[in-house]
Amino acid sequence: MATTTPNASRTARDRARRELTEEIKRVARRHLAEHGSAALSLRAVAREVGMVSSAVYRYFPSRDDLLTALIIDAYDAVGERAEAAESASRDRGADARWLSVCEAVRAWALANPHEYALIFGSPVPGYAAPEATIGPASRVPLVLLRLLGDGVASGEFVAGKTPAMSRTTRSDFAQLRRTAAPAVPDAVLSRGLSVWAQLLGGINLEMFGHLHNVIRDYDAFFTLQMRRACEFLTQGV
Amino acid sequence: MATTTPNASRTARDRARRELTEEIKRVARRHLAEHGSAALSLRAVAREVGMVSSAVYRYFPSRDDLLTALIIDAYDAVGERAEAAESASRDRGADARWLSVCEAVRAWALANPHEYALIFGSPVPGYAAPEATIGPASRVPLVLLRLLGDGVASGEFVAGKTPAMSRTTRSDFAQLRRTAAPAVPDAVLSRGLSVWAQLLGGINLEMFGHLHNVIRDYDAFFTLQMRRACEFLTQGV
DNA sequence: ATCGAGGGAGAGCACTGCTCTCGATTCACC
DNA sequence: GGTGAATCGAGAGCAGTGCTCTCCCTCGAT
Repeated sequence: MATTTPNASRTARDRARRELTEEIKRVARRHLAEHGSAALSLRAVAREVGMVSSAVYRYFPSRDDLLTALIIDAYDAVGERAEAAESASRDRGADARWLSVCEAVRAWALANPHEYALIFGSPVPGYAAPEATIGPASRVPLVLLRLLGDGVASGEFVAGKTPAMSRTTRSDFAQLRRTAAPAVPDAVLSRGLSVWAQLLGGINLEMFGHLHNVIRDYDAFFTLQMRRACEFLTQGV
Repeated sequence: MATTTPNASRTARDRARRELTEEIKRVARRHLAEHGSAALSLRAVAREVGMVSSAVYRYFPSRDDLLTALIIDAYDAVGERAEAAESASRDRGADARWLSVCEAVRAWALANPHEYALIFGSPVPGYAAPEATIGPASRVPLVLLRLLGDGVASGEFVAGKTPAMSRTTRSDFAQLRRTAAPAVPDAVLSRGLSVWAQLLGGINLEMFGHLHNVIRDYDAFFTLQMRRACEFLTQGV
């Protein structure tokens, strides 16, 4: 049984498979970036890769699976940017680091609108996020939660008054604390989620055209909003 | 010229046209609600209405135009709910009224997830919002801006310190003030947009599954977040 | 009464996702 | 080495899509 694939990753077949899988993904990613997710055609990708459509099904069992692979890549891409922004600003204050992660997320979104829409816009219809996405999907939130912990530890993030909350919510926060943000009080956790929502909400408003004819200088507006949000986050003011 | 259609809305033909247009939209809306926007098939709608697909093109020049009609309806639906919530809470404080509008928006979103995704999720690919949508799309924001004005007038919303902002942003705010929110200072306008972003961001997080395994009691969490947001909005704290 | 516009039906085009079958190649084991 | 099984590409085909074009009937303004 174990001997049926003794050195699976070394055979020429396996290498070819790996490379072709990557090639398909690369072309698909380009199609996605250029025309959006709904226009992503398995046949068109196949044509460009130089195979017939049915052959692609040897690599991805369905169009949705191909899309899932791209979703994972997209999550990993933002995650990487966020992590890079975090470590690049390691010598600055916790609020500045949080801000820099937010800016990084927005920058990535602006540079990859369709990928952003794929993961933070409406999910493609009838598509339920499979298990495999939750890891990559948590990378950005984990960075922010870690920063929350840092800020609390350094005394930069003050709890302020704790808002009244239900038992369930309190226990949700407790579990979140246990999982990813030790010692972060409920009040800070709550404000952190607020700012996270505001970040994505703000990017959505901007990218999906809801600020058209309202805001002209998106960069300045975003920075203004996020500066204020970080003030609120750290001080509760 | 004017005599070519002397009583256009009275002829049987015209009535039939109006009714059929509505019937198509009704069926399409149901399909949208049940299977999502990408699964909205003009042919399937036609079948159910009892015509052949080509006949539908007499009423809607393309699938996108049918979708646009549904988008307008969706905007009008949330707009109506928001307006109703606003006038139902007319005797309460400005913050409570703002909160009640937010709750109304979320309630509508939960009841009509696909419609919500259609207007506040990622726009359907290759689809640019046509002029006709901007009126209905502004109904909710206008309600909130009006409440901002009320709150400022009654002294419930205090400006607090005005954050530093660029000239462009200042002039964007000035125009917004001129258009829809007279006498609302920049600081309050800015916080209003923050909370608007947070509202939509929060609903998105919830509806698109980003809080899965994090939050269990969505209702309680939303209320907590929005209460806090409204506090921030009114007091700047 | 007439004649043109409106509107439904049908065929057809180019495309999609996906399945199945059929050879050819490649790999693992003896 | 040779051999049998797994792998994989190609092709045909099915059911569905959006959209166009042509045909023809019916309604209504003149």
